[in-house]
Amino acid sequence: MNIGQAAAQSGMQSRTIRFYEQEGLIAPTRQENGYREYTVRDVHKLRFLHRARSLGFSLEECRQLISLYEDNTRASADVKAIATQHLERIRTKITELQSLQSTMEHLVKSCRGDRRPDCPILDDLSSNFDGN
Amino acid sequence: MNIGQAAAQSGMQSRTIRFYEQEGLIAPTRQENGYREYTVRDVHKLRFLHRARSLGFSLEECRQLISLYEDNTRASADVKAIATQHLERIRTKITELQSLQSTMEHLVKSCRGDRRPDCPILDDLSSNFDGN
DNA sequence: CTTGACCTTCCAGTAACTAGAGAGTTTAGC
DNA sequence: GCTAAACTCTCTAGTTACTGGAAGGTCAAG
Repeated sequence: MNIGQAAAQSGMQSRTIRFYEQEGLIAPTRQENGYREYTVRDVHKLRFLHRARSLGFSLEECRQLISLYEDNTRASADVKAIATQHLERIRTKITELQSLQSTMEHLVKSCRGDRRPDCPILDDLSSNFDGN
Repeated sequence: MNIGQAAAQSGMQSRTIRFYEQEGLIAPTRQENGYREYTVRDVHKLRFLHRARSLGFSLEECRQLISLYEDNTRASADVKAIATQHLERIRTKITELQSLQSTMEHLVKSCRGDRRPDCPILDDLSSNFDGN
């Protein structure tokens, strides 16, 4: 099938698929007219990529996951390691954002938000504590 | 003072400061030898930027905040609006990441992580549910 | 035979830096 | 006075994961 159909069946845009090819994640054959030819197996890989990306795996991780996916002698421990690492990053990010959230909530609450110029938010931003 | 000292006093790298200048966020004067000349006021602005960035404001938002910072007739409501919007984005991001976290936790837990090839994580990634 | 949909490649832009090349300037020590 | 280190300058390119546009080739329908 052509790229448009592969896109429709995988839920990606044609452009994204071409980009993934450029990044070495898929390698469709070519038809006589130069058009890319996708098999059902290619579409499976594209869906795999789509799902992995939606779970926040980086393209580099996707590369590793795809190669494990295609390796029948893989150890599930290798897959689990990548997923665990990713989960750890998610947890770290959440913690950071929560800390940010409470700081921002405090700042937003403390600002009256009227027509006067005095503003605790700007005061915080321009404060020169040494701990910076 | 030179850029190196401004960097030390603001907690940024010289390169970052040059980048911010290129982006129009600061405009130091030049010495006779072509070196950038930073005033104490410039350093304050750099610290302002540093703090705002550490709170996750985008450079575009920093631009707006700086301009409000320097506008003595500003309304604190304008600052609060930017901060509130930012807070809303943080909240959304946290929710997304938490959903991701629970999915990933489920997947990681379900995988034995041994030397055998069967792996629920890869099964999930390669599953073809229509909802994709 | 033309129109429109589809496909191709290549180049540029996004956000916020970071790294490196290659060159000029200043300062400290001998 | 000289040299070496440290500092500064500009310019270019790389990072991540795409997205958009330009310019052009191909294909099916009417």
